[in-house]
Amino acid sequence: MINEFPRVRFAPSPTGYLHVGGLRTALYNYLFAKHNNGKFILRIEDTDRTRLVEGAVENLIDTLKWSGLDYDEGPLVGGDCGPYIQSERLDIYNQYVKKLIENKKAYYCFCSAERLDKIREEQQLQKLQPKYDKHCLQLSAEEIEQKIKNGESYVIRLNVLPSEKIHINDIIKGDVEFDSSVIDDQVLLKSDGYPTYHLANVVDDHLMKITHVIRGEEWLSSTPKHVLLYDYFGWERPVFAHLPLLLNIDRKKLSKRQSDVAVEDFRDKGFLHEALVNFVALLGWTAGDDVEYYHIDELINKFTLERVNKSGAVFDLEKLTWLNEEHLRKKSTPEIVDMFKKCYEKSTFTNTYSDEYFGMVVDAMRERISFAYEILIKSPFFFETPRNL
RNA sequence: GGCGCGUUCGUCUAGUGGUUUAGGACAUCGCCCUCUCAAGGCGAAGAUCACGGGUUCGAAACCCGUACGCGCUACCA
Repeated sequence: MINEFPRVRFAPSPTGYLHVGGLRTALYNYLFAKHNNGKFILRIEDTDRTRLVEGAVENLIDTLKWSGLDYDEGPLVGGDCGPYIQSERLDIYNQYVKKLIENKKAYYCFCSAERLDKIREEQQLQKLQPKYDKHCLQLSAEEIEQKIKNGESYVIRLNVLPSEKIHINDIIKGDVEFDSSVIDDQVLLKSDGYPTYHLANVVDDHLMKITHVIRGEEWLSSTPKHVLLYDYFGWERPVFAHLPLLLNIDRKKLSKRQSDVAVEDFRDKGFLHEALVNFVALLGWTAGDDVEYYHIDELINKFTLERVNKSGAVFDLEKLTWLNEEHLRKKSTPEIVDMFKKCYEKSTFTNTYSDEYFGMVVDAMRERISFAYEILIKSPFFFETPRNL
């Protein structure tokens, strides 16, 4: 148990659907919060206006709800640290960026995309790491004022000091050290006035009193930028925990090209949320005993970040299917009847039957199916009118 | 290319220096049960612990190197 009550967050980008990797991230945050009597917060990171998808936020919330991961604070339910949608917090980011500029921790940059592309190209040609050359750092206050007055578009960049060591102590990955010379002067505020992930994330995590940042491993490389921001603001860093990635059967990052990755795909294929959650919990975590069938309460009870693995895990559909069978069999007959009736209504069968009849069918078939709809496939004879021989 | 992370049966994993002839689960195969198919029970096969060096009386476990994989290297998250 952690001393103070932790506050954690799941911060997805509304780009269409909830990815199973995202579900696992959300789950681990949820389990950690519940295990330690903390709060689980949902925050929508919609700062990339070019990738916005209509209805994605609603879909995300619905899918999370279907999965059984109720959040304590966030869109719709509210909370003391709102708003929980980043596009509604623009003035907040501006305010904090101003402080950074005043303290020379950030600066205006008026460079064009063409110039940026050009220096990047040259650096790559010389096999150097592509980095911004701090060209605009030299600009005087008057020059900056004049350019802004002229309506030139600009971004705000993080002013990274060269050659200092940045240590990160990650609960899962352990001690990781970066040299600041490999860190680019990251754009914090884009020319459209929206913040980048790096700025918005740090400001919000601080303002929302997030104690533990539990997120995917793809963020580990940018964590030094975040740590720098915490230091520049004079804020206490949260505890970091970077989760290993979910992989395809070929050990590449789980992608839509090869398999279903959207939680809603699994839901639509008849997987039970209990099974999906149970399965995804086991992708990178074990209690250390040999238990593999879990109810959500048992997961909450046993989950600790210290027992999360370091290496990526392949998403194995066969094992998920087995867990679905296990969870399906734990359901009562009326519950399976309800599920099955929905499948039956969508089928080509037209006869009507009583719940008692469906109950008999379910009881006859429950040991023989992985999904409720399989009754239709494996035993269609229950629903066909017998013909005289 | 640079930086970072990782590497135990096909897959998910146990393992924190001696109890390990490396344990469990899914999948596979066999047997039992059984009018059938399942479920269930029992069992088999499957990992020279990526590779090479060290440290140690002893290493899957600790250290170094190599290989391979993955991630990041955007005014995307």
